[in-house]
Parts: sequence; structure tokens; C-alpha cells
Amino acid sequence: MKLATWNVNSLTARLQHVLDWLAANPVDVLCLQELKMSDDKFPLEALKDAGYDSAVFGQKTYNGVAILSRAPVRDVLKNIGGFADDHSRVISGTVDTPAGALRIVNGYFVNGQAPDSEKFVYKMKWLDGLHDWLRQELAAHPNLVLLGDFNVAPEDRDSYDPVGLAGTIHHTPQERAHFNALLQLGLADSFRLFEQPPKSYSWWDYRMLGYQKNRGLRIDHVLVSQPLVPRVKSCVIDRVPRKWEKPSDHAPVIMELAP
DNA sequence: ATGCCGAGCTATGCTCGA
Repeated sequence: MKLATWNVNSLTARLQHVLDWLAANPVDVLCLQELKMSDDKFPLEALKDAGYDSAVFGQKTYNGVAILSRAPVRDVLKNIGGFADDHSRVISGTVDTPAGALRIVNGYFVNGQAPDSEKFVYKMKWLDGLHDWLRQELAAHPNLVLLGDFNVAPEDRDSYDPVGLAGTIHHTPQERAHFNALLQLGLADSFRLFEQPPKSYSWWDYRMLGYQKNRGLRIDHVLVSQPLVPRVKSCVIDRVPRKWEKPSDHAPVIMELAP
């Protein structure tokens, strides 16, 4: 089965791209971030017509996440357990597969703006909350996928300019320590289970011809729990929709799980 | 140092993203 994550930067603006992409890439699960719409605006019917049920945690203007799935999604949970948050950033759910129940945690991680900002303080607290909650979630759900827009470039090779951008947002040691703490829980970065092309990124700035110059960051990730690692067949970034007219600034990341 | 782009809002310039 295939699972994908895509920050669409407004589902209102990008619905047709999502439908076109799903028609060409009929994944089993697609996790979306930055819906930028309230639940009542979510295009449930259009996605149902495309073959997907949706679990939605929307928010007007900012944030908002959804799990689209060909199979029903059960036991849906919104936000991080035990962490009060005004933002709609995390939605979790379980899908039943031939190989057993699969827990999916879809996150739109805090951006953090700059290391000396209040938003960065919020990012650190949010990541602490996520980590503590995930430890329990992993105990309860051995087959777990954590995917989404992490807003962290985990290593220097995940940035187009690791030297010039050292210490700036997405590149700070604090953010990378939080990413590594997630790995320490027993999660693996599925993208790095395989040899990958150098300069592989999932986000490119709209400005200054970022995509055309491949000035990007790899900040969208698919992490899998240890029992799933032997079942991961591939993880690829699909840059095709980044070339479409009026694209999201993020590209989808697709992970394939056996059987 | 800032805007460079793009989206949303009750807007006609601002905030935010990354």
C-alpha cells in the first residue's frame, strides 16, 4: 500500500491539483496539511467521488489537516493528547490493512519563524508535547506512521545552503535535536532507508526562482515505527505537481509499504 | 536590511508562511 503526505498551502486553491494528482497517483492514504479552511468548507463530496473518505481537522485561514483514505479511517483523534493547542495541526486515525491495523499520525508542525521569536518557543513546546505523547502512542499502536510537514531539515544534506543557513529556522540544533528525539523513540526516516538522489528537497520558496534553481529544503517526512521498517519498499518525492501552474510550494512524498 | 511569491481576509494593505 502507498501513503503520501502533501502540504497543499490552501485546499481551496489546490483542490484541482489534489484531484489531478490522485487520479495519476491512486495512493491508499493521502495526508494533507495547510488546508486553510474550516470543516464546513472541506470538499468531502468531490473527494468521495474520487474514491476517498476523509477525516478532517480544519481551521479558518491557517493550519488544518486531513487524512484521505480509500479504506475507512477509525478512532480519529485531533491534536496532540495532553497538549492544549489553539491550532489545528495534528489528526490521527487507524486504517485496517491485510497486514493489520496501521495507525497514522498526520502533522503540520510549527514553523517557528526565527530562533529568537515567541513562535520558536511555541515550536519547542509543541515538539516536546508531540514527543511525550508519541511515546505512549507507539506503545499503544506498534504499527505507526508519523508523516507530514515537519518544518525541520534534519541534516545538512536536507538543505540547499546548510552553511549560509546554519542556525536559521529549520536548521537549528534545537530543531534537529527534536527530530532526532523522534528517531530515538524508534521511528525511522523512510526516505533515508534508501539511496536517494543528492539535493532531494520537498519544499522550494516561491520567490527568487527557488524551484527553478533547486534552492529547497527537505522538510516533509514519513517516519515509520520499527515493526514497519522491514516492510518499507520505497520513499520518493514527487516533484511533478511543483511544476504545475499555481503550485503549492511543497511536493508530495510517497512511501510504499509491503504487501 | 528588505522584498522577492502566494494565500487569506472584510481587505483594497496587512499577516503569515519557510
